[in-house]
Amino acid sequence: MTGRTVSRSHPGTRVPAADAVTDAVLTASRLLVGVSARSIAAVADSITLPQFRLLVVLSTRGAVNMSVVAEQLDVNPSTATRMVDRLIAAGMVSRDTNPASRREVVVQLTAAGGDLVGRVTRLRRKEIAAIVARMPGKHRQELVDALEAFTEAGGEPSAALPEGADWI
Amino acid sequence: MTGRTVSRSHPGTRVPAADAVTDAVLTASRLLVGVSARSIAAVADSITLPQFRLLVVLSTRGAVNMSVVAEQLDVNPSTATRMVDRLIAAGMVSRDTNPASRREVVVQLTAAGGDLVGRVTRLRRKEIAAIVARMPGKHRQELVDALEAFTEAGGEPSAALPEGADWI
DNA sequence: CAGAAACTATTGCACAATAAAACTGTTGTG
DNA sequence: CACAACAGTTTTATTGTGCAATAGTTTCTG
Repeated sequence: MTGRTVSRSHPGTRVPAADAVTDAVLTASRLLVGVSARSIAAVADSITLPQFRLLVVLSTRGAVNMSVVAEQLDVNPSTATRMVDRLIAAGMVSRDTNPASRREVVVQLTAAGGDLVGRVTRLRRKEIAAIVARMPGKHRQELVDALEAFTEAGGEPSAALPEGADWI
Repeated sequence: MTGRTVSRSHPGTRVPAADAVTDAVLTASRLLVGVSARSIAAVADSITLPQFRLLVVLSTRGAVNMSVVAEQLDVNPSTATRMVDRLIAAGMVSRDTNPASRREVVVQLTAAGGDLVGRVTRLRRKEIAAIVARMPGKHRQELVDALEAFTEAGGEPSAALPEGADWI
């Protein structure tokens, strides 16, 4: 499905460079998703992936209310409520009534929760750095430049998380 | 967490080039996961993501038995059984006893299932190609070279799918 | 200011995804 | 043939998910 040397998508339709780039991009993204998934699995075996995503949101945004949690995860508020229930039971987050507005709650990471996110993040960066370290040196700056051009073209500011991609 | 200009991971710890590359890689991978998730959502709104992963396995491997399905998806055999149940109800796959071994079954895509995978794949490639088309031309070959070096260093042959990454 | 409207979160209900364990039937092997 | 190994399903329990209804709280409006 993704042969590296392919340069035509359909017989008779010439798509010269773009197809090769697409192949390279898809292959690299598979590798990256694999790295991330393994980092999470290695560190957070008692937590599910959706739960980890919630922890990442709190790690990025700090103390927030349920609406923000649900919106950031792109799930129904009821789902967010119950995920928080379970993460409280696991000791990873806390939930308190917001003293400034009693209809809102404040959800935030506990020390254990922050620790977990930190461990996963460090491991993932370490694994990516290890791959980069195995690359021929001359390709490294090239990779930075090319990826920045790619990201730029994709129109995603590096701080914003495209929906569903925040755990990566 | 991932500012593009950051070049130190911890205060006092100098990690010159590798950290910049890691940032670039992580940012790009978020964009890519977003693209894939949107392509699936756009085409396959009646199918869930795990179900789509199952269809991709069948699309890649052809007719297989339940053990292979469960192994490729990295799920329990019982989970695979019920996912196939639902995909049969949706008309996307078929399941028959293997005539050569009556304790095995043969699961494969129906025409509708193959169609769905094809539509998602084409859309995703189109979206990536659109991003690439917005890149300055000189970066395109650079991107191919750099990503191939990166993938090579990651040790993933482009045909092999790291566990959990086959839907991407 | 009182009642209506809007907002925030939770609960009830239904179903999909998931794993572990028990179970059923099939195949292979001594 | 008896028994082990294998393939798949069913049972049981938990998590993730959305929709609809509900309960408080805050804000708006006449």
